[in-house]
Amino acid sequence: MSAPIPKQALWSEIADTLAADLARGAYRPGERLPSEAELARRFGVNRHTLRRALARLTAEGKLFPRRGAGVFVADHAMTDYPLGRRVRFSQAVSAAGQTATRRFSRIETRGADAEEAQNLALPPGTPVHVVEGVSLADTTPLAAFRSVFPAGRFPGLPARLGETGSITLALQAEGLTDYTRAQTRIVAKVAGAALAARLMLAEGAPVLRTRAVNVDGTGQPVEYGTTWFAGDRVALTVAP
Amino acid sequence: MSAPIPKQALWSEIADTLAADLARGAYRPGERLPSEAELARRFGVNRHTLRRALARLTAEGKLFPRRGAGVFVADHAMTDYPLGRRVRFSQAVSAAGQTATRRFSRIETRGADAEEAQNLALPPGTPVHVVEGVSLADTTPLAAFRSVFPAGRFPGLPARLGETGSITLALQAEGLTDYTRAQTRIVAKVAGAALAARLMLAEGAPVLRTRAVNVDGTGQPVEYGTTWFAGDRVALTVAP
DNA sequence: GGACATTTGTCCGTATGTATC
DNA sequence: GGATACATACGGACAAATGTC
Repeated sequence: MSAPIPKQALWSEIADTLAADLARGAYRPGERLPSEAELARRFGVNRHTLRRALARLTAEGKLFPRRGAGVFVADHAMTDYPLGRRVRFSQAVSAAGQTATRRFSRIETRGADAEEAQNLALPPGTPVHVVEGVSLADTTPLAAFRSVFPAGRFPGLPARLGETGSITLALQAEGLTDYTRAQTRIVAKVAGAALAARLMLAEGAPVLRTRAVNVDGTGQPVEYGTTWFAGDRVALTVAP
Repeated sequence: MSAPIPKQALWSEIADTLAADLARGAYRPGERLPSEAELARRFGVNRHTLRRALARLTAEGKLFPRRGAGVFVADHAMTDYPLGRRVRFSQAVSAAGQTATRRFSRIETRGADAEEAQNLALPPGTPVHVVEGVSLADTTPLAAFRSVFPAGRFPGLPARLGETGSITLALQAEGLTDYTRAQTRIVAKVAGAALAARLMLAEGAPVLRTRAVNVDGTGQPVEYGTTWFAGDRVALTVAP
């Protein structure tokens, strides 16, 4: 009979309203929103209902809450990250007018597991260097990474990484002058607690995970790397 | 004094426990989980607390709830989707041993907006065909798409799409024998309500959005396309 | 088709914990 | 320490969709 109105959930409408406010520029990036309690009053809903709306905007990367401090408007410039044969992190970031830094959080040498061994074309258990860390543009984490290298080929790599702070330079010091990316596989994930903390993201925020093998001039694998990009800060570009 | 344990949230631990159960195969794909009420009893928590745990597993694509029916274990094979110069949807799907179909939900002709005009190298307001739909592997939606074509160059395109059901064939019928992808830009997003419905995903599930321009042999743009891939069903691959 | 129990989704209220200022 | 603000957890109630009898 009457209108077949697909009534939207209250929290969903509130989320849309707030999203429109943000798009309109009602709150500037970095600015603090009114407290949850006040927003709830303003919309005439329970605080939980409002929190559900905020949760969605947080997952979309538009807001980030800080316990005890307030809810803030996110401010993230999108960095283009070209996925070519030669991918160099610092080039991509400095092209965007920012300062690229890399922070290593773990460097260890151990036996390769099945997956690592397969991708590096090594027998399982062969010693490999595992390097973990995050890549920053200025002070914002853009990506978390884990790279695995055959230890036999680059015995001094861990020391070189500490000296140079650069994977490319460390590999050069170990005698590898050039390497190229063989194939990249990209999937979308949501950040769990651990990854969210490393990337300074909200739990549930979208993440681009790439997996790639780099090979030397003869096609021999020299690195098996996984990178998790913050979905709302990085756009991967593929040129033909 | 005692242990400075960074106590995890209850719901988070429950989510981890359930995720481990799923990984262990305690519930088979497609199977129904016990009801929220029963799981809450079993874990000794309030239903809301348990729901929060389920929400996370849902966002990760491991579960999908159906109102009135229950919560089910997701079962999605990952389809590899190569992003090369020539991207043909059906090839990628049939390579995975599945049947590719395309369903068009809207075909209309209107004036190009600013963004469309720029990407197609046309003056704003120039008539364009807009085609929306979803791509399925068997009966599972893999991607939602919107493609924009210059109407002047392909006057009969809407009719051809209805006849052939294929964009490639429709363009051929309009005299375009070959086209290639100029550049692709990939970002990660979370699905909103509308997109979630089209892709049969949970709201908040991760999505890969690609934007690309296809050009003919002379470099003239012939299509501006946006595609939203279900993040947990598709892996984009980039070959050098 | 209709009545009914089941199950998930939404909304409200309250209390307490924890981090920040 | 105290006030503020977000995070977690519990409880209850009803709506909406589903499946069954």
